[in-house]
Amino acid sequence: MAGHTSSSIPEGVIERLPVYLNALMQVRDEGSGTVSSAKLSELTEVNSAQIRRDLSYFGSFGRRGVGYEVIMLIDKMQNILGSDHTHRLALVGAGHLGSAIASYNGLRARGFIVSAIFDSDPAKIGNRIGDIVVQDVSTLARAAEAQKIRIGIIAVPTTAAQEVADLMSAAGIRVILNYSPMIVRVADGVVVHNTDPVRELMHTLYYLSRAEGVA
Amino acid sequence: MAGHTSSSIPEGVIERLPVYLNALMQVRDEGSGTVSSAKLSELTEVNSAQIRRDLSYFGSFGRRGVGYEVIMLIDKMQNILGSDHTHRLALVGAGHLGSAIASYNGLRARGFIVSAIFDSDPAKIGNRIGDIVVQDVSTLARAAEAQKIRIGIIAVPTTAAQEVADLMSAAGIRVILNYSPMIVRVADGVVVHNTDPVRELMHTLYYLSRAEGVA
DNA sequence: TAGATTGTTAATCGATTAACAATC
DNA sequence: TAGATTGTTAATCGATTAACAATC
Repeated sequence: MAGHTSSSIPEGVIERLPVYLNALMQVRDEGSGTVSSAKLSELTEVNSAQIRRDLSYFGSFGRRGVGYEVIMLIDKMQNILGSDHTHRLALVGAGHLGSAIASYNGLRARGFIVSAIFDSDPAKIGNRIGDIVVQDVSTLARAAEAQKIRIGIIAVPTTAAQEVADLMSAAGIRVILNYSPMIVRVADGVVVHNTDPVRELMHTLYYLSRAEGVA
Repeated sequence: MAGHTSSSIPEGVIERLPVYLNALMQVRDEGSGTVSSAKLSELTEVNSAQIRRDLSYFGSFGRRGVGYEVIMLIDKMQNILGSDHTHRLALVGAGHLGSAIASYNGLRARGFIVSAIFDSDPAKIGNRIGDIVVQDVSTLARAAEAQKIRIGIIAVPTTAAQEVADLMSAAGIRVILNYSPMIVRVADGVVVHNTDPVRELMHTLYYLSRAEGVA
C-alpha cells in the first residue's frame, strides 16, 4: 500500500517503530527507568522476540538481564525516525477532513506542524483555519519551497487526488500522505502512503458480518 | 495491529478487498463492463496473480479469456464485506477529530452513517454536530442497544481510550475503530482496529530522513 | 483456430517466532 | 552464584508470485 525506495530494512519493521515509541513514552510517563521486551510486548501486542529483532536492525540498545533504558531508547527511536525535531506539513484540502487535520492537537504533540493549507475552491481561499490562511493551490510550489516543506497531506476528493500529488511532487515534496481513496502515482524519489480512513472501516466490516452470521 | 477472531482467510486478503472494490467502482464509472486482473493490478498496485488468488478465496467470479464482469464483481465484493447495506456508527469523542469524522461525506458515500455521538465533557454535551446532538457517554449502552449499533469509533484522547473501549464492549458493540495512539484491549468477540493517523505520518518520516540523508 | 485471461499449483520469498548461548 | 533478559540463529510459518493448464 506504500510505494517506497528500497532499503535493507523490512517495511514491517519501520511500521512498528512508531508503535514502540508510543509504548516507550507511556512507560516513561509511568516513571519506569528501564523496560524489558516482554513488557513492551504487553503494551504493543507485538511478540517480544520480534521487538528485539526489530531493534537489532539499528543496534544493540539493551543490557542482558536488565532490559532497555527507557529515555535512551526513546532518543534512539526518535533519531532513527527523524522525529527528534519538528516537521512542517503542507495540507491540501480545506474541507472537513482537512480542517480536522489542521486543528488536531495530536499532530503538534508528536512533532508535526501544519504550516500551510491550500484549496482550489475560491469560497475557501482566504478563510482561516486556526491561525493559517487557506491559499490557492496554485501557490503550493512557491510556498513549499519558501518554507522548505517536505511533507504533504492530501485531503481532497478522489477526483482531485492525482492532480494534487503531481503538484506536490513538482513542489519538491518528498513524502505524501494520501487520505483519499484514490491510489496516486508519483515519480521515483517521492514516497506515498495511501491511508483512506473509510477503507479501514470497510475492512473491519468483514469481521462484523462473520460475527452477525454466527449470532 | 488488529486483533480479530480466527478464520481461514488471511488478514491481508481482507485488507485488500476494499481496495479492489474501490478500483472496481472507478472502472464502472469509466463505463467498462468488464475488467481483467491486469487492469485491476494497474489501478491498485497489487500483483495481478495476487488479485486472482485473493478473489478465488470467495469463488470463481471471472471468465477465462474475458475477465470479470464489473457490476457483478462489485456486488460480490459488497456482499462479502457486508457493505451491501448501510451501517450505523457510534462515535465517542466530539473534539476536532470526532467532528471531522461525523461530518465527513466519504462515510455516507460508502454506506456508513454516524447515528450517535458521545462525549464526557459537559461543555460539549448538548452541542449539535451536523444534525446529531452530542450525548453523555454514560448513555452509550442504552443508545447503542436502542439503535442496534454494532460499530464504534474511538476519537478521544489517549488516556480515555481504554475506558471508552470497555464501555463499547459492554454496550454490545462488536467492531471498534480506534483512532487514538493507545492500543486498547477488549474481550473476545470484539474486533479492534487500531489506526492512529499520526502513526502513519511518523512511519513515513523514516523514509524522509533517508531521502534527506542522501541529498 | 489463435489470442486472451482465469484459477490454481508449485516455487519463492520474506517475515515471525521459538530457542538458547551470551552476559548482565 | 542464580535469575533475568538480551541479541541472534535456525526453524517455522505464511504470504507473494511465476508459471501454466484450463477454457472462454
